[in-house]
Amino acid sequence: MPQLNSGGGDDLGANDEMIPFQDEGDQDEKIQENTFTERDLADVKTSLVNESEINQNPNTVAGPGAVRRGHQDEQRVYSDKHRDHLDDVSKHQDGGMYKPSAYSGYPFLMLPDPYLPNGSMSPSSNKVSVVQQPHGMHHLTSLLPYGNDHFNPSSPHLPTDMSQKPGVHRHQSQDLSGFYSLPPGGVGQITSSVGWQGQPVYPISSCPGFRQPYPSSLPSSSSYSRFPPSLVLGPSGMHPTGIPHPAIVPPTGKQEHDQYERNMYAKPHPEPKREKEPKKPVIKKPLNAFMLYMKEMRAKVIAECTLKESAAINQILGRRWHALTREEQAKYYELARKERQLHMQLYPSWSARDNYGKKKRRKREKQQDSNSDNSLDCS
DNA sequence: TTCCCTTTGAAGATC
DNA sequence: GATCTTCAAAGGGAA
Repeated sequence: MPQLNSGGGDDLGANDEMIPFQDEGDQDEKIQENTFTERDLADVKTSLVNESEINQNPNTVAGPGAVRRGHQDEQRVYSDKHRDHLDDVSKHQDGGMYKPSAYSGYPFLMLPDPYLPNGSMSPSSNKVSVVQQPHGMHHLTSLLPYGNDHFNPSSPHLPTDMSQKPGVHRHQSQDLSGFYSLPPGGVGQITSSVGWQGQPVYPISSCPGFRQPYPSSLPSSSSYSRFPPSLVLGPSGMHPTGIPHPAIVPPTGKQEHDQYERNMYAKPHPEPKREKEPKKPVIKKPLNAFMLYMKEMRAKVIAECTLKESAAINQILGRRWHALTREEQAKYYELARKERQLHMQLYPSWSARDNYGKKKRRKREKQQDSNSDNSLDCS
């Protein structure tokens, strides 16, 4: 179990494999970033438009498969780079260099760090919880719904057999209620100007190649939260009982999920008809760093580029993600770590395996189909 | 109506 | 231990 890593390392990446990060240097990275962002949209659009053309040309480097492989290679390099970075971050935390701006208003004070021996508090946890930054309120609010004592593991919304799983051992929070008390000041900072879930907060522009360099500090706009603003109103805005965890969704499709989100606070208790349904609610995986980043930046990219297709947007976001500085990325890694910690505490018996098989078509099948097609084209 | 696309990262599965 | 597979979000587009 990775969570049980000993040796003081956190889950941000194993430190045992230190492939030297090809330190193009942050300067180079930044220099490339401008060029990068300017070409983002053009590249994406070009790749989309020329996709079929590219597929037919085996000599073209930018084919989808090549792109994917390239990203994977890059990913590995980056992953190591980030591990390196995280070490740096850890080293600098005490020195005050790394004071994550992302965690102001973070509702979970003194979250015990399971990645440290004896459940001791990690320095980052401590600082993250207490430091308040001017530009802060941020995506931390994405954790807010976790911060609800309705989501304790004994909640009736949880599958009853979760604790039956052998081999899954997760420690319980000592006092989850302490984490769930939402400081009104923290969440109340979200202004009405903050866009929510895809609503543009920037003037629509034609996005001529992303001329704006990616801001070094996280913007205060965009959708910081995984959950509607109504969820971040603090205790007064919450139903006292039965509010399901946002990670819990009905076992069916997306539309139902959306409706579920809309009603989740209006109807904390399932209707009698639902009682007949034996289906257990699905507890979703906690979001990783990149997912958190995407949630936050998606609206901005949409506004800048007037793109709507998530595939294209995600390509841009992937590039921007790599263009982020280590410090900027560290914010999201730390946030993701908190998410996982909280998720672990809320659902000690949950396993990612629980959601395996939810997708209709296995990626493997598709890749095999694709390979067979490619073999025809390339042979 | 359902699934695909596309991204990165985490975690489980497999060898 | 290394590698592979699946899922997490998002929403337009295709089937």
